[in-house]
Amino acid sequence: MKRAKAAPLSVGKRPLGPRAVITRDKLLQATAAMLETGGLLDFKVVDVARAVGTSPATFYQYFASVEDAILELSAKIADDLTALLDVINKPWKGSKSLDNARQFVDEYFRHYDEHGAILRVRNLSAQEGDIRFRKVRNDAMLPFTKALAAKIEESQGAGRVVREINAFAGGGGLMAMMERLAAFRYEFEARGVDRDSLVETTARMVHQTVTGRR
Amino acid sequence: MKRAKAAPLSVGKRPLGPRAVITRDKLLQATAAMLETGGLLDFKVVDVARAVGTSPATFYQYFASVEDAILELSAKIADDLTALLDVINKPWKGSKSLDNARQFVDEYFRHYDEHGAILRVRNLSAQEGDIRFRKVRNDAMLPFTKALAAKIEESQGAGRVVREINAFAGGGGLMAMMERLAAFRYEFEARGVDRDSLVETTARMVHQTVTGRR
DNA sequence: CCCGAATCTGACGAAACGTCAAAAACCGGC
DNA sequence: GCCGGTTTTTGACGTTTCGTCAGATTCGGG
Repeated sequence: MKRAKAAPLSVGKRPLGPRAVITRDKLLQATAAMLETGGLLDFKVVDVARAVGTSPATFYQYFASVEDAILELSAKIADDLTALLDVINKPWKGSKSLDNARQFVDEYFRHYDEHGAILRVRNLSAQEGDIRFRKVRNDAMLPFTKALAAKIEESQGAGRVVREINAFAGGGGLMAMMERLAAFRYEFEARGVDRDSLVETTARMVHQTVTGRR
Repeated sequence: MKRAKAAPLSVGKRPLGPRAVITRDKLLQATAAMLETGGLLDFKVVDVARAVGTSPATFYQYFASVEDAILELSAKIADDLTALLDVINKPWKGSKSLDNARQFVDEYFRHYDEHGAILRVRNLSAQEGDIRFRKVRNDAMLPFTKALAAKIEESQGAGRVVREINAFAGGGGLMAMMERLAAFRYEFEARGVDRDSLVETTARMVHQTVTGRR
């Protein structure tokens, strides 16, 4: 996919007027919808344009490439995860800590249910090494990874978790597990593991790793 | 990406001759190489053909679509994981069990290092719901998920792991974690967590979940 | 060296890309 | 209601890739 040399001339220089903002937003929404419906390889700018009732040229007026549009979508949905930080940052003490873990996992699953289509493209692009997507992904994940790592260190300090575990890697591992299970949730359901059961199991694994307790 | 209605006429009916097999294989190899080099969205059949010194028509002679070629690559690399089953199926007793976990993780990381480009496309397509890719992925992952689940059940029987954990989901979660950490290994390295450290941490988490021991 | 089968590809119509200049829609002032 | 300028949209285009097919090329056996 060719990338444009520069941002479109008529836009980017001057800020967008109200009509333009609306059109641009519609295009973004349609792009998201398109990703949910069909595969990435079937993605066609023409379809997005048609869905909005406009022409392909309009799409390129606002986005230098399809990637750019998806990148922006990826950046936007990060806001939808703020609730997660609150859950982590509660004190994980006593019998409440398992509930925290449950809430944590449940909330992430919800996030993925809502934005899975975008997240999987974001992750693919990040894995492919695209630095912009890597950054967006890191910006989204790092706070949680770090927060979990901090909890793990705490537990290590209290002697409940072994020192051989690298706290940061541990936090990352938990995020990784959650993300992946959310992504393949339907595979588990096809084998009789329903959402609640998956959340419970995941929560227990998170809890165990973070607190060192059963 | 359009899919062909039927398999190519000249091939598929009669088995391929020796020359054809070689050409086909070269095309597969080139496809794999292409995926390692550039992003999925930049993938062009023309490039593959050029790399092999042949024409696009030849590619379509053997593959109904790009997906088909990647699907076949995905199916092939599953063989590269057989060593993993051996590791799981050793008895995870005593001080050796942690070593097993280490070997297990290390081997999977190697696998991902070798075939990451294909695996990430496979996983994307599976997540997008493509049934053929889902099947290939399941065929590759299920044996390990089940083997891990069996170990977890064993530990549950011995009272070392809580009953609230769904063994199958637990096994799946561990596979998920490993896969994801392998995929984003370089992100950890960028933050000072080297491969050994990541393996060690992951292994400990696997070990903990499977055996219920530290 | 000739023949039939296997393999390859040039050439093509269709579709999508990404660009640009010009058309259309809009808006405030008269 | 009309005008002039600005914002927004798009028709039209050259380019690239797709996927197909009929015919050309290569090959091996007789």
